[in-house]
Amino acid sequence: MSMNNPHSVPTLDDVARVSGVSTATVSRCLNTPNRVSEAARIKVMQAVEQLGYTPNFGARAMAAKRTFTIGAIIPTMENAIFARGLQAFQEELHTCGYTLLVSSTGYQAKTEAEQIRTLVSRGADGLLLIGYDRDPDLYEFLTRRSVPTLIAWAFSKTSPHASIGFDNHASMRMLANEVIEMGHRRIAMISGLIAGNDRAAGRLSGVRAAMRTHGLDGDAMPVVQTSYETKNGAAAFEQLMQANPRPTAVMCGNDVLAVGAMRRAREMGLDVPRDVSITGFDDIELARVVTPPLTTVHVPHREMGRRAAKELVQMLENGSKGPVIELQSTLQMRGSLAAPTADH
Amino acid sequence: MSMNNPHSVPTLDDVARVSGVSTATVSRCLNTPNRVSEAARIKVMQAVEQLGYTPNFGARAMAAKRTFTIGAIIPTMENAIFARGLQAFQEELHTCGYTLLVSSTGYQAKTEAEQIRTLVSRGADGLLLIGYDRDPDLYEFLTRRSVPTLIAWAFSKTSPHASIGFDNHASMRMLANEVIEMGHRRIAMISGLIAGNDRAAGRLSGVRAAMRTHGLDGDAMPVVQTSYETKNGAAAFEQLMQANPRPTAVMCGNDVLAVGAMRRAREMGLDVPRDVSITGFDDIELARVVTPPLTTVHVPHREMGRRAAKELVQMLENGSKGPVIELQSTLQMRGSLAAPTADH
DNA sequence: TCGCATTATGCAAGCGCTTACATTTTTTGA
DNA sequence: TCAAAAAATGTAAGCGCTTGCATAATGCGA
Repeated sequence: MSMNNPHSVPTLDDVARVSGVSTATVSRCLNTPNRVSEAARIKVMQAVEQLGYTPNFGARAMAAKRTFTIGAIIPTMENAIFARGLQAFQEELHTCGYTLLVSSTGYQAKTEAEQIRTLVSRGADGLLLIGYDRDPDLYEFLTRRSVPTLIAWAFSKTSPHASIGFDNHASMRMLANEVIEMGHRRIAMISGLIAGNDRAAGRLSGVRAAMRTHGLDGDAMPVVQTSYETKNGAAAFEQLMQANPRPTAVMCGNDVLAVGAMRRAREMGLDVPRDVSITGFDDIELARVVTPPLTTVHVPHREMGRRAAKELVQMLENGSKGPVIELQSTLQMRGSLAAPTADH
Repeated sequence: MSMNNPHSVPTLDDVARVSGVSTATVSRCLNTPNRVSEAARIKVMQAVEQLGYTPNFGARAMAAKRTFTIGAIIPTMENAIFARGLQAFQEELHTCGYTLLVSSTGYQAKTEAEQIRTLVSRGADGLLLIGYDRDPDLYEFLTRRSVPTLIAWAFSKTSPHASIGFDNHASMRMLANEVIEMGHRRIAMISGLIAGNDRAAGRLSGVRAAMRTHGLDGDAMPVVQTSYETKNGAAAFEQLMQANPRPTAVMCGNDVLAVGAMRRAREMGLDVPRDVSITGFDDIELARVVTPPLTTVHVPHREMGRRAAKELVQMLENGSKGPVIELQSTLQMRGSLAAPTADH
């Protein structure tokens, strides 16, 4: 029993005392109001109001063994790559009565492992993770703890894990095909860091595959790997343009890198797309804001987020195994890509 | 005691049993390892490892009445306005041993109220809030619950609340002074929504004040209020440019709006800054990526985040009242602002 | 060697909530 | 009108952890 000290935080006991019912009834009022008489409900709600009572989440989680919380672990919040999808995820979760807890890893596998444990120990009922690549121990841990987990932003038909996403390899290959068919032969790529990042790896291999299809030597393509920051995109672009002859098209692992490349091109006095074509991936807002607008791969982020939420909730409520869903990405042709000019 | 079922989640009891010590010792091993003999520590850690034990956060919070968690409630994660500052906040918190919980409100006061209650009921030891404007009941609630709260992104010397930020009014006024002294007389503004947003209000009043100082009628300035999205900035810009004569400078409440305005200017065949100057506020990455780069007010987001973390931690650990700190913003003059051309 | 100060450990009482089960009250149908 | 079914409420046993206090082990100086 909490004492009568008006300065201590009110508890369920206090509400029960004030409203003259048992703690069980108060609890039911809050969680399953239709199992309680209207009279009781009114008394209890009044007491709740009067006391300014807020349930203690930890206690509730411990007693109920449910938190109605979903955890999401994303590589970064710094740029907008995951923002839109996550927003949709959150909105859908909210309509299902769940709360979202987000944390980010800075693309560090070790940090991700920590965050997974943290979220689980905080009682997340389910988890959203980005991409497949991670230590099998983690998958085992999640299985042991029986925390339903859905993987997003990646798709592979051979995946043993529930997942929803698009085919990074095929998407980038599709874009590379366009680039090549437009006449580009000297193609370079600014890729995200491949290690532990299946999405980045897929995009790179997609470009190489398209080149091979067209009789070009994909393995000889100049590639700079760097983390997803505009300034890195800029630096990588400059480096790639040192080659002689210069590439006529620079394909980037995502829009952030591409925008960095465009900025540096401008600073170097190069005109896009006349002197060099540049492409991105993701189709975040940035892509339509730069001059010229960026040719990129449009990813249905919002749909992915929304469906991820639906599927995950279903997984926890039905105890089902979870689906493997492929979403379609589409090419977004804009001004930053054009046929190479004759004098190059 | 949890049963021997190897499929159930291991608890402290299990660790105690396996390592042959009491639960108290296990707990101390985990929380205050230097109060425990080396022998015990080794045995316990082995058991922890072997069992794959993770402490239950809810139980721990309930018993210890501390969570080492700080909550931050920001208006939006959609654009990058708060990203950099929050990142720094998080990093600093991490080095102090705290975890950050973020949630966003979509600029809805009601949602913010909910989120505050949610974070408190989740046991946040302290809170970071953006801006002053909110229902006094909320402040009272936080006081009653004695949750240390720091307000960021805003500064007012008369504030009764602990806060760290910059003077939105003065910053924008400074920028407006430049614009006017450059020769602009017909100035329009695309402002964020003022209601319940002291930062947006301060920026608008800053422009008006600068105009008055220069003998212009600030109240007559054409203003469109809209929420912070590029597409809204674009629409507002188009609307403002219908005026005859057209404004020679459009000042925007933040960079996101400004970038939208620039995009629409380009679409309308207007050259920036020859036909019209555009300015922003925040100096997020976007500002340097657009063409021409955006003149804006640079806000020391990272420093603000870092110091906010430090101060907040101090508040909870010393029980101190918390400071009121002003940070300096600086003008960032770039290509989007120039003197009006003669023919306008 | 002994006695006392230190250090290490254990015991057990909660922390605030949910929920199975038991009990009481109300409703229903004949 | 009354018994049985249904609805509402109460009782109390945990959920997994921390920590004040009591007890046991160890170290140290003389």
